[in-house]
Amino acid sequence: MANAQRKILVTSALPYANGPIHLGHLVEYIQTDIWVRFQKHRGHHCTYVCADDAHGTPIMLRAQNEGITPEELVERIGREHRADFDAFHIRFDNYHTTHSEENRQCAETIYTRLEKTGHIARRTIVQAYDPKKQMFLPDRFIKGTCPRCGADDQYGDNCEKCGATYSPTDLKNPVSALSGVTPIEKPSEHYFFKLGDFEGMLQFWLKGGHIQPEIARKLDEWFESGLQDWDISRDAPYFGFGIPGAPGKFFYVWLDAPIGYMGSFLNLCGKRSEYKFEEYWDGRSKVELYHFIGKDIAYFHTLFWPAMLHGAGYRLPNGVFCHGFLTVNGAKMSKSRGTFIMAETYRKHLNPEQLRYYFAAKLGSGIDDIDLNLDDFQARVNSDLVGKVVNIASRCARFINKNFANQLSRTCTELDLYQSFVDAGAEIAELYEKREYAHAMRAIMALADRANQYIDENKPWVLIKDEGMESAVQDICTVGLNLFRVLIAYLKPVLPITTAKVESFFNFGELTWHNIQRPLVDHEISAFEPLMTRIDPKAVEAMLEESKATVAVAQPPVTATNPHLENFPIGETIEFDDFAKVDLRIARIVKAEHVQGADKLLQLTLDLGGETRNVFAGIKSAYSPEELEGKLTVMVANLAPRKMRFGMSEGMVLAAGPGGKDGKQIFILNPDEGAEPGMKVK
RNA sequence: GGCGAUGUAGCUCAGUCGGUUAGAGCACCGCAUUCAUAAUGCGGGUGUCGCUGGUUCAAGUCCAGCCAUCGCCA
Repeated sequence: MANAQRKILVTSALPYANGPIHLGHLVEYIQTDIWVRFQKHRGHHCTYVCADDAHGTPIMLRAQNEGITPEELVERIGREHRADFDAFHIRFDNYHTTHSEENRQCAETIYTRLEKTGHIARRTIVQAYDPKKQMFLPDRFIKGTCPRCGADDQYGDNCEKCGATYSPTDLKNPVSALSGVTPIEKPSEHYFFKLGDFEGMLQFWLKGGHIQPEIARKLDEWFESGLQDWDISRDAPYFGFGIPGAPGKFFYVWLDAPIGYMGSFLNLCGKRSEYKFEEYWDGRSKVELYHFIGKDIAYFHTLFWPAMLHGAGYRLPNGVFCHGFLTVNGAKMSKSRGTFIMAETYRKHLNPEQLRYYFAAKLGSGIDDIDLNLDDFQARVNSDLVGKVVNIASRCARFINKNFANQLSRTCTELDLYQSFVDAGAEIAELYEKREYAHAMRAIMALADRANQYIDENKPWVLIKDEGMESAVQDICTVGLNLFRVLIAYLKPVLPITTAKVESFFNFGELTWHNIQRPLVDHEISAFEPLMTRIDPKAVEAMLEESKATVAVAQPPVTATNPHLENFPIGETIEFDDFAKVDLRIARIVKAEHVQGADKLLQLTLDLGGETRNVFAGIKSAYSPEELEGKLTVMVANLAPRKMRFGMSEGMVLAAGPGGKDGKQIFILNPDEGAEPGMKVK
């Protein structure tokens, strides 16, 4: 496997040019980058391309909000993305944008070929249209009342209260999230990709072991429910590519996004003559092609994308590798907890290589979510990298530097031990290849333990005090440093910067997987310098604090104005007497529990300063029972009791926000310090 | 609501085809050590394998139901 040089093309999913890179994104880029660096390290010809995903309505609207052109917006965000990737040592061979001539050319070619071979259908469909903004509204830009359960303020495609899925035209009382006006229904001709034409070919391809078993099971579901035509056109105004021969029609952003892999590669071909587009993309290509993606976009990459490629006469991917999502401290990244961490915020406070290591230590080949537990992160990095690995060099190097004028011994006195480290490389390589990084890291750390044991057994710090034992000390430290050198070679895909420092320490050029076969002896090294420091808990704290502060700024709403007033205009004026009828009281949440069989409800026991109330509150999506218990809040104390499916609810707690599953979107009210249960709110 | 994934030590995770006394790292405790960036070595306790039932000579592993967490429903 190691001998024949492979030609490989690798991609990561294209980040959307609408916002900054956060730690969730980085899981994928770090996973991919490690794999690519590993392949290069092994001597293969591996090329890593990516691009910004620049098209679509959200980008068009955000540019409008900022008073700039979409091109300017995309250019600026692209610059930010590149800076973040660079800081995390994500080394693309080419990073482009989907808003490019190369991508237009690829998209048009694919579309034209599909059109010619009869895989494009045209149908007129009726869609919601904003007469004020004069544009069709994507589902998520329409809000209204759920036709099934009657919940207000739901998005146009599904209800977050009852989970119903529907089309935006089914919504009751729909309003445009952009202008606040009621959308009208308007017909328009749309272009569809006939995915069903490719069912046989897809089934065959998917059986070829190109995707993970978990995803394959998911796909079976989709096949069972039948492959539907895919709507690939959008009407003007739209930021994207016009469809050839169809004035006023644009390619849907998700059509030209994966094509962006090709577009970026074509751009690379223009810069480097060794790359030939046909060699990589032709139907008969022998080059290996792998896509790393998040499991949320598996549908696009395992059905639409291979079908499009095949229909247009291009080659198919050898693998589509899905990974899970990132949680922080065991929960979805949360803006209020400060765990919605931008790449830029992390790198201001902490060392990017340490995050690379931690992700590597958690990543396997499956699609499970991985957790960034910040306490575990510190313990793991400090112990593994600083305490075990880097320490090996530190405890040997001083002797060589001080006592032996930087000279390593003439021979390696522990060839068997050294050879066992070299031999372990085969298994470690296999683990990297299979994307079992967590296993690989464990295997490397087991070697680090052995290296430390060796030094401990031989105690150079004792021998150095004995006259005549100098050469033994030199031998022991030479062995220790050589073992360290092998470890760093194995960690090189994960720790490129540390590796570069180690390479210069050894004065022996670049470490590769192959030039560690023989130990380094009779050689002059440089003075040792600290390679990595422990994580300062204060830096982690500071990062969380800054995340809380910056998130609001970093995530401006996409909608034209603050939507809250538009969705819920200020109500009709009331008299004081009307208000006084509502008896609001401070209440302490003494108990909060899950309700069996209820998706949204928590059962709260509220103390009103003597009297207790049982209240069901629809706040499960935003709060866990543990975090509520003990808190003070505000309740309507004189609300008529109401029988619910799960029991009697005796009042209600006050909360703001639209609800929904996407992060914390419900906020209960907290009285200021000093309030006591039972106090009247007036 | 339908479907799927996950649930193993305080934390993060392994656990192959059902097979002996359920494992690793970190944390923790004791001892040793002091070359090293508060690092290292040796030894050690730690489990209702989410719950309930079933299949089996044997279940963390297979099956059913339930609970919890997460995701998907294009």
